[in-house]
This record gives sequence, C-alpha cells and structure tokens, in this order.
Amino acid sequence: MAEAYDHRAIERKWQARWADERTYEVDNDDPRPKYYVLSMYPYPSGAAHMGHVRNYTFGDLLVRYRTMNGYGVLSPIGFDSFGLPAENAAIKTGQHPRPFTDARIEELKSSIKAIGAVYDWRREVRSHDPEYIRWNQVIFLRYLQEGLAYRKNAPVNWCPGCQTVLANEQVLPDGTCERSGDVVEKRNLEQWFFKITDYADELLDDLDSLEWPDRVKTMQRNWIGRSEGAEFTLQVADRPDLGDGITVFTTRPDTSFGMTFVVLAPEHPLVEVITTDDRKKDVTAFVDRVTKESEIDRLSTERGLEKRGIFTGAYAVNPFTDRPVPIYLADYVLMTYGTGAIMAVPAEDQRDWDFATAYDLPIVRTVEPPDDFDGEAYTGDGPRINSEWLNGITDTQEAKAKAIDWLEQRGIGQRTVNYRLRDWLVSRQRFWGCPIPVVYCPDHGIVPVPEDQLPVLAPDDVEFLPTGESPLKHHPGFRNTTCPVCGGPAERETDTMDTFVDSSWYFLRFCDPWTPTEPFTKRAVEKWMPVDQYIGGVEHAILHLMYARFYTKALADLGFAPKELREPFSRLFTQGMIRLGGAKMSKSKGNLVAPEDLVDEYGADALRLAHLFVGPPADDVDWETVGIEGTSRFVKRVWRVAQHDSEVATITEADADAHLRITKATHRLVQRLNDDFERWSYNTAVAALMEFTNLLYKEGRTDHAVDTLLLLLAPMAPHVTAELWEHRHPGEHIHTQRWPVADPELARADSVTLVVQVNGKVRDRLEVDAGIDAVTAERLALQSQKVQDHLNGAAPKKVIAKPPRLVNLVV
RNA sequence: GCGGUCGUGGCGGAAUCAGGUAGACGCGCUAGCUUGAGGUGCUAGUGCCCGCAAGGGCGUGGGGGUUCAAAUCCCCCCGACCGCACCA
Repeated sequence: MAEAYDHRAIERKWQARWADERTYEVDNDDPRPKYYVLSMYPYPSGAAHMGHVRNYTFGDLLVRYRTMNGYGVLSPIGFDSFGLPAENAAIKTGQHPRPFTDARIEELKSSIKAIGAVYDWRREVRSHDPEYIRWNQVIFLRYLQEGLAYRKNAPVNWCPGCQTVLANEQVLPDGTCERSGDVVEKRNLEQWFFKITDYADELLDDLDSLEWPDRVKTMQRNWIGRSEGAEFTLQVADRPDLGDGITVFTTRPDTSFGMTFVVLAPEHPLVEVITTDDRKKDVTAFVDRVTKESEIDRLSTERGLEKRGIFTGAYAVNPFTDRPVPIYLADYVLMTYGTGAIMAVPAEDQRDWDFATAYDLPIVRTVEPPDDFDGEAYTGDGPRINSEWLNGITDTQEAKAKAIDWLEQRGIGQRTVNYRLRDWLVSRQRFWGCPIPVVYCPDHGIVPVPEDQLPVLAPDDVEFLPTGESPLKHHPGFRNTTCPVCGGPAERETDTMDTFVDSSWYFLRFCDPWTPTEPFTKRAVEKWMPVDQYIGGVEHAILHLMYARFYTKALADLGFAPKELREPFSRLFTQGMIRLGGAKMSKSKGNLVAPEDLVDEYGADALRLAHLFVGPPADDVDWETVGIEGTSRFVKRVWRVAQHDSEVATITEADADAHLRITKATHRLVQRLNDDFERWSYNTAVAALMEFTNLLYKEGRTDHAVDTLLLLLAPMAPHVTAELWEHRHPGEHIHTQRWPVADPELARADSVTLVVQVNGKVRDRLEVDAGIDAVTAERLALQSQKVQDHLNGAAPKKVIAKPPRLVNLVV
C-alpha cells in the first residue's frame, strides 16, 4: 500500500541529510573536473521573495545536475550585507545595523534552505565580516598606490533624500535617485574615484569573448560608449590673449569645412572670458537659468529650441576655412562629455541643423547627399563638396584620416577617443559600509592606514540620529587619530565605500575564504575561476557586471589574481522579473507573494517546478497567471507511480512488447532532457517529464522507467525524488547517482507519422516504418483513399518526398 | 529619436535555433466515474465556423514576397515591452 506524500516531513529529512552528509561541500583539491555555479549574492532583506526563489531554483538545479554528471561543483553563497536599508532601519530604531542585518541574513538563509537550495556553507562570506572589510581595504590601498584610486573635487550627483553622493549609474534617466526617487542635485565635493576608464577599451573588447545575452553585452557597449574622432583648437577672433582658444571634440573631422558656428556648454570656463560686454547681461541670465534647471528640464526634447541657446557676441576662427563663426551657448552641450565644446556642422548633424534653423545660421553641405535624399542633415556616405582639398573623396574613413593628418601637421589637433564611461565614484557619506582606510594629515596629506592596522572598523558606540549625516563624522574617537607618518594629530576619512565594491570580488573570495594572509589565494582562483555559470537579474546588466569585470582585470594586473584571468563570468544567465498582475513585485508596492506559504501548503518541490514550468527562464513571469496546482498534482502523480500504487499497472518482463515500448520511450526521454537542460529549456523539460508520467499511467510502468524518471527529475525536485529513490533502493542516495545515459539505438523510433499533403495541405497521416525510402513513401501516399479523393484522378505534376516525415503531391 | 526583444486558443506557453503534422505540457472549462457531501483522485472532451456525423472551410498582429511547403526566412506597416537618450 502506498504511503501518503508528506512533503513537510520529507523536506525536513533531506535538507538535514544534505547538510549532515556535506553532500554539496567541495574541497579545493577535489579531483573531479571543476564547475563553478554562482547566483548573485543577495542583499539580505529578510525572508526570500519570489525573485530569490526563481534565481536559486535555477542555480540549484544546475549544481545538482552537474554533480550527477561527475563534476566537482563549487556552489557558494554569501550576503551583500552592507547598505542603506539597514542604516535607515538603525536611524528609525536607534539600534546598530549589525544585529538587524544578521537577523535578516538568518531569515533569508532559512528560506533559501527551505526551498532545498544547497551550498557549501563553509564558504559563506558577508560584506560586513571584519575579514572581508580588511581585504576590501587592502585592495583599496593597492589601487591608491597604483593610481587606480584617486581623490578629486568634482561635481557629483547629490541625493538630498539619501544625503549622499551617487554614482552616475545610480541616477535614473529622469534625473532622480534610483533608491529614494528624489531629484538629484549637482554639488562640488572631494570624492574618491576608481579609474575604471583605464580599462574602457579592454572592457569593451573582451565582451566578444563572453557567452552572455546579447542584450546585456549591447547595454555594456552602449554604456562604455566609445567614439573615435579628433580634438582640435579654434582661435577666438581678436583674442590672441586666449592662446589656443577653444578645444572641440568631433567624430566627423571630415565635415569641418561645414562648421558654421561653435557651441559651448553653459558651464564652460571660457564663457565669462569671451562673452562681449553688450551680451553679458543676456548670457549671464541664460547661464543662471540653465544651471538652476533640473536635468529633467534641461534634457527635455519637448521644448522648442528658441530658448535653449544664446549668442556670446564672440567669434571663433574655423581653421579649415579661416573664416569667423559665431560662438553660442546651448544647454544641450554637456560639460561632462568630450571637451564641453562642439563645432556645429548643421548639414551633417540633425541637432546642429535644428539649432541653425532656429537661430537662422548658415548651413553648408560638405557631403553630397544622394539625388533622392529629402531629409535635413545628411549623415551617410557621399562625395565631399565645398571642402577644398577633401573634395571628391567618397569614403568617409579616408576623408576623416586626411582631415586628422592635416590637423596634426598644423599642430592644432589630434586623433582622440572619447568614452561615455566615467570613472567610478566610490565614496559614500554613510555609516553602514566599508570604511575608506586613509587619514588626512595637515603635513602629509592623504596617508594610507598601514596594513598592520587594518581593518579600519566603524565603532559600535555610535548614535543613529536622523541628521542626514554619517555618525562617523560626529564620533571623535573614530575621527581623531594620529598620522601614521609623523605621529601628529590627523583625521580619518569618514566616507565609506559604495556597496558595489563589495560585490565586485566576492566571487574570488569564495574560492578560498579561509586564507588569513591575502584576499584569496592565486592557486584557488586558478582552480575555480572563471565562474562557469553566473545567474542573476537583468537589472544588474550594467552596474554590478561592469564593476566586477573591472575589478577582475585590475586584481589580475596587480598580481592578486592570476594575470591570465581577464573575465570573471564566462556564461551569464539573466532571468526574467517577477510581476504580479502586470506590476513589478516589490516590497514598496506591497504586492509580494510569500513563497513560505506556498512551500508550506504545496511543498518546495512543487514550487520549484512551478517556477521552471511557467515559461522560458529568461522571460518575465506574472505570478498571477502561474499557479502551482499543475506541478503540485504532477509531484503527487510521480509519488504514486513510484510507490507502486495500484492505480498504475506494472509491466512485467513477460510482456516483451509493452516492456520494449516503455524502454524505448524512456531512452527518448533521456535524450530530450539532455537537450532541454543544455539549452536552459526547463519549461519543456518539465513538460516532457509530465508527458512521460502520463504515459506510465496509461500503459503501465517498469522499474527502469520509474528510476529514470526520478533521476531526471532529481535536480528539479530534489526532495521527493530522494525519498522515493530511497524507498526503491534502500541505503542509496539519488543525488550521488550518475545521470542516465541514452542508448541511441533504443531511443530511435521504429514508426513515424508520414504526413501526406496535396498542394501543401495535409490530407492524410500514415504510420510508416522509420526507415522508409522515398519511393515507398510516395507509393503509400498515392494509395491513400483520402489523397485520391483530393487528386480527382489527376496524376501529380511534382512529388516532394522527404521520408519518413512528409510527402507533398503537387497537382 | 537610436538600439534591442517580442506579437500563436479563455490563460501560461510548445513548435521558431535547422521552413515540413500549429496549439505539446499545464491552468481553466465541460461531462462521466470515485467519494457520505465538498475537496482529492481517475477517464474523456476542449483553436474558431458549418455539420447529428463523416467531413469541409478558416486560423499564428496586418499587408506583401521567396518556396512544392512559412508561426518559422525577407520587405513594409501596426502594437507591446526593455535599454539608451541632445554623447558632438
């Protein structure tokens, strides 16, 4: 008699077994071929939500699948435990963020374990571990020493809500803070930066070597935004006192003869100097207005151009034509890109065209558009015109090169490359983060804290007040210190590092989190890196993934990691987002579906299968339309078929035909699952297992069929399959079994459905031998009565036979 | 505006990579059996239209093209979503 399926007891039992038997712990000298699976380490916000469940289900499936395939699988996890929510909670409750964070971690850990996800917990890393802080600081100081970290006064994005500086990446396109939604202001502050721009080219080029979604690679390419061109100087007319004058950047030096005006950013340092007296009043008013406007207004395309620019009264000399051109200011020219000044060529640039039209400035074409061209600015190829020594050249590349050569010969310009990517601003005016380990001495300036004094840890006896400033700033014991060089009084840096720093190398620490003398050992990194499969949300497509790539390259170049390690993540999988009724699920929207309730009612296996079954893993999921009922029923059906429940017949060896039929179906199933697993098609893999289970209900089961079903299902539904396997094979553990192998001979179908078409329309279906030849197929097709009815006695003009699947008779 | 992804039953989706039975699998729904009832479970049916049926016609956002054959490839249009957005 079949036992009842008690998912709660089974899950408790097996989760304890995996931990006790250390099934998924792997040592650094493991002899099996390595495979490193990593799900992005989570920010600990408490119990897992659906997004976590989805993420860890995919990762866990892969860990178990690869293990069954004979790999030594590294499956670590940790917690991205620094960050703003914990600090805000501290301000609210007056309690230190550490116990708060540790409690959230425990909640998250237990719900990750509750869905049956397995990790090598010995390797757990938390960003706020003092050891992790130490190595974060060691790396920072090494960057400082190598010039990869620097401090400078810069206009920064200041969020008044968070009372901190934000990286460019954290400011949304509408100019608001991605976290608080406040409108971000510009402020000038001394800030720490990492020189990620040193790696701009490598970050761009190495994308080609990665098996990442094209979407993510494209986003990174656009973010880096490499553009090649030239920089050159323009004299300001009648102002020899200004030396070289104005430097402009252009990607189209070949069109320079068509430059009919010059535009500066309103913040450009030369604005005050060149503006003529009669224009001063208007120009000052314009600059005031623009600088007061938010980014949103400034970048809006809704507004007309009329109010967006102003004439300075000054002229620059176009070095190509030696003619003076007026200098304007316009809010659409940005001080932060290129040189903050452009040469305007309205005939070959639409923005310049629009501006020229609005301000009645001349337009001179330097590239002949095709005869049928009826647009405004023309950016395509064509012969140069109105360009003296460039006239007639059709190839744009050739014309560009010639123009740049000319600039270089005259010593007024050169080839340059510009990037949209800026250096990474890492200082944060927050408490709950990794302290930046430097001291400011009145005599010695910026002094690194000596390594033997690391880690610099934030003090515990701090008061969390809603002052909007880091408590470190008001803690004299922390702030006041002595200079490591001269011993005189000095002040500690009170800023902490962006939490993206923590997540930029945790995957390296996982390789060897025990070493006390370095962030990680080269040997361990050599063994495990790169990560073979990284799994996470697409929302990290730019920030985290770019920073982690930069860190990996920098750490390799500085000798921390093997220098051959250029990329951290060979393959990336980005799962879709979870929505509920069309809206993105989030705490703030209050539309979360709690996974615990579903685990409790239906079981972890049914929930995991539901996530796998809903649709392609990369697609967004609307939980409202999913439902767990189908996969829950499926799990129970598997339970009954494997428990020798009397509702399913058992096929004995004596019934050779039926036995062979099931055996063949079983081998086909193995083939199908291998294929589906390799291409991440888990929804169809679950469907195939359901289909197979239905077949066993209909035709009867064999031991081989049931065992294979359990093995194939094991990575997806680890608890129920482990329990059933143990029932059927006392003393064995399914997760240490080998993955089934399909016998191609047995997997081959003996008969197939031959489709007979007349004029491309299906008229009959015939069961035929799988090895049928074209002549026989054609003969059988013509013998079909249904086909004859449609042929009306006529002989086909043409026969396309694609045995064994199809015959098409064309009349 | 630029770049990308995608439009298939009442719903999630399969078949799209490699042109060859469209709608696998599941949800939902209908009916029967099981059950003291409800639920569970089992069995059958379920794209749309005509038809008692056999059968026939239509059908993958719209239009066109290539092909013996198009959900799949090509072009145009419509719509949805995502990313970037005066980047010179």
